[in-house]
Amino acid sequence: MIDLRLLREDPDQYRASQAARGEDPGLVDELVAADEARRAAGAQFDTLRNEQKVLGKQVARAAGEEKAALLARARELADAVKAADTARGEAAARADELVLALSNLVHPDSPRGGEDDFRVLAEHGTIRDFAAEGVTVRDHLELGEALGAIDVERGAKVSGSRFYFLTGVGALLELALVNLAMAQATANGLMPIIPPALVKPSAMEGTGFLGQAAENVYRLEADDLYLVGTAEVPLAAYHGDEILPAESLPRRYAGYSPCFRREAGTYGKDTRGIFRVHWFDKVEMFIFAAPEDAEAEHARLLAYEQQMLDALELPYRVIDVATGDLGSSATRKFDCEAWIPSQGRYRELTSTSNCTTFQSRRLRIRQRDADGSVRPLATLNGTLVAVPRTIIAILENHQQPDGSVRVPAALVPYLGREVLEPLG
RNA sequence: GGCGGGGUCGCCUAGUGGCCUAGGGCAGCGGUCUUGAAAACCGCCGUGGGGCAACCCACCGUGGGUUCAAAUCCCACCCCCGCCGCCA
Repeated sequence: MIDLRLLREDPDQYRASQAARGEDPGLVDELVAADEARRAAGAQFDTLRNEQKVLGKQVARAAGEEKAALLARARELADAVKAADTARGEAAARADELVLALSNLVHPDSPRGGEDDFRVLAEHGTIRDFAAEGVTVRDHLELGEALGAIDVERGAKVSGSRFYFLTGVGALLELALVNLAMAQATANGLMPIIPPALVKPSAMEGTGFLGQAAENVYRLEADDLYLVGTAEVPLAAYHGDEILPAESLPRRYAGYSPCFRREAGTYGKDTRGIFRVHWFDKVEMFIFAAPEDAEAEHARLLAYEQQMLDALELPYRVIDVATGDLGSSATRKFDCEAWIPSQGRYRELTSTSNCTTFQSRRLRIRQRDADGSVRPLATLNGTLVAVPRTIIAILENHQQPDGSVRVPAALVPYLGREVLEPLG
């Protein structure tokens, strides 16, 4: 939810922001009008209600004919109050609807434009020259099947397309990655959390996933619960309706959870293997911080993501995502894209967003400053490890001529082996 | 799932239709006193909205309803605690 005060002061920057996202700037004007209408309806109600209270006390004290007369007036007033209350409710609902529909302000440094207008910030690691090595590049599915690590056929048989089984070293690989990630997170001072993967509608709404992303969310009709698409949802909602002492900030968490995504509208896209799936496990970092610290915390999350990719010895680049591709909550987003040899291009592995106060307003999470005052705080999230895509990157980048896969040194203690060998 | 108890401004608690403008205690903050501390005493002490301000309005788990008037009465739901049943 955007800052209404800021919008009243300067609607132009919201119009510009909407335009930069490729969204409707006209929403801003509708909201300004609805906000004014709400204020007027509220004032009208307040006046009548006050009158009613005063009259009520007179009724309580009066008797006989005087009381009868006052009661007659009170009855009329009650109708007026009821009508004003209804009007106020309708005006508020309209304004609330619009304020929730507006996306966060975009960061001034975010590149303007759509999905392809990102800015490359850095490239790390070395892309192997497989041809020079005399290695025929196998893709992750071919490698994974040979290793007995990935089974998408049975995934489809049991659950449908875009489902998979991790088997043998594949299963161990997930556990090793998660353990490495959690160890790194803990060493960096983040609190490990295993959150619920089913949440109430309020948690989903609060994190902005029931807006433009609603199509990708699984809903359990019978219980009115949602399957989360990321641990960001329960982690953000963790402090919902709370007021956190400023001195307890920043609070940094790392949550390990399954993630469920309907992937509506992606038919025919990334259909091979486990790149785009309906369910996967992920370790997500989440930070509650003072708004003035948000950018520094964002840089911190990006650094943690890079630390992980460096540890896995993956070649990757960091991009500054363009305004049209930010989602509704983020003011700025950095993606780390790993090189995928079989595709000959970089693909998103991790992503970190600065949501400023957008989520905390919706979830009513605030900080109490030293002077006792209360204000919204900033929330930030970042992927530490998304299991299937990380497995893809490891298998493909560390494959060897005989179809075996070298295990990056940082992962060896968690996996208990240095090489993954194809089954006979 | 069944039965019972409960949800009040950080915590505890009073309040069963109208001086409730939600009272009291604890904790916290400021002050008086003190060499210092404690005690005592005095003051402040929820969130949101509106207003330059005095002040006004909303919120007593949530949503409806009854009434001139609801923390209080009625209905539904949610959550917590206990016991029973069922399942892990």
